[in-house]
Amino acid sequence: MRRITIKKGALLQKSGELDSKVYHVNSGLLRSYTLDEKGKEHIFMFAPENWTIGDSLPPDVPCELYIDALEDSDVWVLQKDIQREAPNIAAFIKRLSVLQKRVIMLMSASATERFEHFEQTYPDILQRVPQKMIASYLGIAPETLSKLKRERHK
Amino acid sequence: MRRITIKKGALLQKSGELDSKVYHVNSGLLRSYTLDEKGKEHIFMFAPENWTIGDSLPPDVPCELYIDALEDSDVWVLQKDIQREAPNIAAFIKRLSVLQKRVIMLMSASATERFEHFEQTYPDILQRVPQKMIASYLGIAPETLSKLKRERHK
DNA sequence: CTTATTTCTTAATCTAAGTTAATAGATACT
DNA sequence: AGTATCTATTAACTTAGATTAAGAAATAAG
Repeated sequence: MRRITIKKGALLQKSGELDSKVYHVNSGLLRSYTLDEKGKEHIFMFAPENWTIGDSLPPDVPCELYIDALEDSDVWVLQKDIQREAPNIAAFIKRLSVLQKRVIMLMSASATERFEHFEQTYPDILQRVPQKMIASYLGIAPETLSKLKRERHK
Repeated sequence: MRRITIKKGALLQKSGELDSKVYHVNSGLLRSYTLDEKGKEHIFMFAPENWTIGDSLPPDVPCELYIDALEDSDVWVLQKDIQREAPNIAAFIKRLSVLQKRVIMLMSASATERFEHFEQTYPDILQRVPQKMIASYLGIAPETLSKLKRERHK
């Protein structure tokens, strides 16, 4: 658990890196964000004083987010495996990582992309619930999902 | 930690209730969802076998989600305060609850509603970062945010 | 102070997705 | 089997928000 200071604009973590950390902000302001295929930024979270920010993923998985400083900041750097010692933490990390991916999807992907991601990630659920519920989960109208499926197989 | 069986269609939890539980699905399929002002359903999560589902909120706060069974199911009911015994769990619950609200916002609120919610929830951050970053966080174009602000104060 | 870079606003299109409505398939119900 | 309810499809129309582009404000930098 190191304490570091970083200047405005400095990058703490790049998407794709391993051994990502969790940062607790003592003073200043950090943010995390993703870049989509077109290079567009999507801000995932702001972390002002007393907030914690980090990829909600196990440390052995390449991270999804960039983290940088929007102001000169003073932060604690927390190693993820330390946190993991507590029981049941893995379950919380899993729930967080599912929600993190969901937010990124909702912010940066089109209806078609969200549907295709769902098909690949939860093929089982696709079979078990009515299509209008899939649409509701994806945040689109059932009519739109119907249209997407037709247009795709043409 | 009770074990219960529920029939397809049965409701386990209503939005607004206190002392919400966490459910671990042994068999069957549960889902959680919200209702917006127009009565429209927004599915937050599906929970098939071996998934855990529940409002990511402390048990003393009224819950936001409805939870019901999409298939006959066999589930463990977990009391939240038991989980809370572990250290640092409160921090995880906080991060989960922020993400849960974020997903609900992205799925069910218009750009204007998302902005107004942000203004009320993070007035501090509003002052500290450029507007285009607020737009990026909200999932809208900076031009749209500019337009919304103008149209509102008319 | 002056120039350069970044941020914000405005307006004119354009498009993805919502809404409405009507029809057809499925499932369930008696 | 026959009616009712729920689910999926299709098409016409509407709309929220994206995109593009240009100019104005503001901030930073020499």
